Amino acid sequence: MSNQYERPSVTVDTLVYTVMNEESLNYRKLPKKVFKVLLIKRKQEPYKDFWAIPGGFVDIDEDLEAAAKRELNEETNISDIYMEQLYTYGQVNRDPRTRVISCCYMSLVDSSNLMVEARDDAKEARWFEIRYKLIEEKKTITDTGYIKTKTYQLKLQDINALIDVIIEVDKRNTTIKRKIRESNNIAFDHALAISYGIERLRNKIEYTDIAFSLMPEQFTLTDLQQVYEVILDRELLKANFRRKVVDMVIETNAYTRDKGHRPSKLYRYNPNWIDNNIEKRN
Amino acid sequence: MSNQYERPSVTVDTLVYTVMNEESLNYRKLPKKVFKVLLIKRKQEPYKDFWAIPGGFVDIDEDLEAAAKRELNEETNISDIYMEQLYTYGQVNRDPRTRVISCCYMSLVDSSNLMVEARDDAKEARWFEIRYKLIEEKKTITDTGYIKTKTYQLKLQDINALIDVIIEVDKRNTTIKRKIRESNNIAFDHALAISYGIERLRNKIEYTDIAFSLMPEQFTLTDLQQVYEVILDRELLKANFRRKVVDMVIETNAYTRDKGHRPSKLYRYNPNWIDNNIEKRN
DNA sequence: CTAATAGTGTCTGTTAGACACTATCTA
DNA sequence: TAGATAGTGTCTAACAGACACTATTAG
Repeated sequence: MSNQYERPSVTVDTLVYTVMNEESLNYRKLPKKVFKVLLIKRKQEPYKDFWAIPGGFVDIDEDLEAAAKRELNEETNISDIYMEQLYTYGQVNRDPRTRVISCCYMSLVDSSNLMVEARDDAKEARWFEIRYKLIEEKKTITDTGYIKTKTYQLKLQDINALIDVIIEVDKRNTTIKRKIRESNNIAFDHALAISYGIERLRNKIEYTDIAFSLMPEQFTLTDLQQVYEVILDRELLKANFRRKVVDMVIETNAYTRDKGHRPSKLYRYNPNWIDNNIEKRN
Repeated sequence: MSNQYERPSVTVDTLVYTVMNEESLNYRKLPKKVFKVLLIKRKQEPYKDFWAIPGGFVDIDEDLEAAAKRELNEETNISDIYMEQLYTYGQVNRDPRTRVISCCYMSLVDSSNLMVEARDDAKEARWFEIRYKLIEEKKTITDTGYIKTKTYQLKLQDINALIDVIIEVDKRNTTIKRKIRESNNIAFDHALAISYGIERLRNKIEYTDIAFSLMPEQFTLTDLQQVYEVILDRELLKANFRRKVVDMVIETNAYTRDKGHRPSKLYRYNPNWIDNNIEKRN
């Protein structure tokens, strides 16, 4: 056993995403939805005053997910949310002072249900609007295969970052690497994690019920569609969208009470949709 | 900073899967394919003489994936393979002696290209045939949602294990936990990782080119189909399968030279299939 | 001829996408 | 009435699944 050897430190960091309503100008118009991520301003070196994903060191007698939840609660006052493990970042020099391996979690919260508040190691805790777009695609042929580079632009309100997602195909083997080309004001390699989390979310929203973690107890189908649209960053056709989600929701008797247009039926999540699907398949 | 605090140890472990040909009895019949995982017999406590996923401690100045590759090479003599990060296991008591966090990788190798050999911390390195099946499904309704338990049986040749995959749905939140019910002769929580790796592989084989990491340079479409079948544990229809993979392969002029039946055309991987697909979509 | 594997053509039902239409509310 | 949102019907092209058929080899 290498108990005597020098050990790396282990941290957990948690990406928290949400979708919020923007203030509406016209009382007849529905509010626009915006996709956001929660960051904290670091109180301490390294990266003092940079924005970072909330997180911290794992206690020696604490499970990883428990540590992620504790740190998130300590720094931002959020608790009791959906959480899944995203990726473990362990590059030797990702922390300038010492070797730190970071196990990164991703979580989704219902924006109507939030009480964010900076605490502990955080000077400030704040939601940043996300824009994430493919802006460049390059392909280089090599002797054995090719290298493809996709560059994504990650914009966090006033902060800007460029992420290169490099795909190397070497005969039968595919290697995917992610690198940061530029990420002003974002601490460590956290821009990488933010972009990877968005891609995981965009991917999972297509074939799972993960989006419902972003919804309140009751919602309209238009709300739900707008959440899909803002995450996928493209418009969907109403009739097709409704056909797609009809099995995942249950009608209620309630309606919205907006003024100036037809009221909309409220729905809630149908936790049995998978079973219904399986029954249909047989 | 908590440099003074007690730190966990960090290990990397690598799941290596392959598909091998079984010895054929009849010279006219094609060999059967079997799905296998590589395990080592532990030389040291804890879990001395149990079977384990190859792996070991991360050096302080070594990247995680580099450590995984080094440990795999040291213990089994395998090098230069496809590898992706699977999951990080960090339960407090997963190692009976001290706190160990294990970052687990998964890799796929071409069976015709193997030189496995036990070295270092390994008494023995051996391929185990895998059987992985859903054997029980239970659903319990709770006040706020339900809890669903799927039990999978993981059989590794002479070794037997039961894995419970527990899905808890609580209103809007879905929690998935994996627990080992029984895993004789398998070290640590490694049975969990083996089962999770199989699920990841079954999932990715449907919509990526990951299967080609298991193939030699040249192969027949029947070979390829049998690899899919043995991983997915179900039979596929030939005509449909061929339609599905046609864009992922390139014809060669070569043919098999078996006796007693029609020769089969040999193909190789087409590294451009994604681009072709995208072009088709526009 | 038989036994074995290789390879193709086509029908069917489901789904994704596009689009056009109808309905309901307030001022 | 206009302007806003809610909600539905239907056409088409693509695709997955099932199945039946033809082709080539050795003995």
